[in-house]
Amino acid sequence: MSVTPDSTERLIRIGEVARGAGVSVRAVRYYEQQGLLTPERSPSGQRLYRQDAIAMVRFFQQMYAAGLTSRRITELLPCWEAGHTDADQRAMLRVERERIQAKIDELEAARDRLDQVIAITDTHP
Amino acid sequence: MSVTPDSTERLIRIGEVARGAGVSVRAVRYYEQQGLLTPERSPSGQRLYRQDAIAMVRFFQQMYAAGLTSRRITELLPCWEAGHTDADQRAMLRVERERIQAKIDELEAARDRLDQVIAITDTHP
DNA sequence: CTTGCCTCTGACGTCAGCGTCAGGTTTTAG
DNA sequence: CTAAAACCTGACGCTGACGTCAGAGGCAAG
Repeated sequence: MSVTPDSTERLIRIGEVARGAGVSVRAVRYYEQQGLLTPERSPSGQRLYRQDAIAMVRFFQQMYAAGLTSRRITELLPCWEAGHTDADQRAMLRVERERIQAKIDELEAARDRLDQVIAITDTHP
Repeated sequence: MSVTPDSTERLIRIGEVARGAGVSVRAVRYYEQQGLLTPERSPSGQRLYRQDAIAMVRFFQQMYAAGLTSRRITELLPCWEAGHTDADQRAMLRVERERIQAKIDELEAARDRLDQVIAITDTHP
């Protein structure tokens, strides 16, 4: 991340972004609506993305999977786009980190619970 | 779990179940609608639960938190209610267990990603 | 030129686990 | 006996990340 804008870079259209990241075209448009992506536009109005948009979308998916909302992701974007952060953003990073850790603990407890049941049902078929 | 129905047991009403498990009364009614709980009824129509309903609700919450749907939970209920299972149910248990494990791996990756950002933003304030 | 694929802008639909309000009955406390 | 608290049955609302459909324009190939 933190990619320097290169004016000679080959721009890609929305379909290539979607295929590259393994999401739908609709999803990519949605990310723009949420302020996560701000592509250029061709004279005819088509969206034009830089190559790294694919990596960004993959990253968004990872954060969504971790339970962050679009709003939270936009609030945290400056943290690795610009490398500049204020105290509020660093605090938010920690809060989200702890939320994720707590969720991991929950899931491990649930997994262990299922493992118990599996062990029992395997010995008492 | 696997509690033997005891006819001399003191039955409790929905509010006590909800408070005991830390959920809303609405949630407990919803669980019944989904087939997770089947309380008796008083002559006037009020729901009467056995004591272990509280533990059941806590368990439902744990499974919900792990990403299982109401339907899945109902399908798996016989596994520890009766202790009797067929091959399909044991297969489902494994599938859900693997889903949870995959989710844990995802979350750990996301957490590590945030940890990197935190480390960077802490050294470059 | 036209065929066929890609893209555009709205805008409504979905799903799951509840929240919430309405309007009425039941149980409990004083 | 009475008032408050708890319970009942519908039934609509909410949230978030998209799916999906409609109708129309854009673009390289033959």
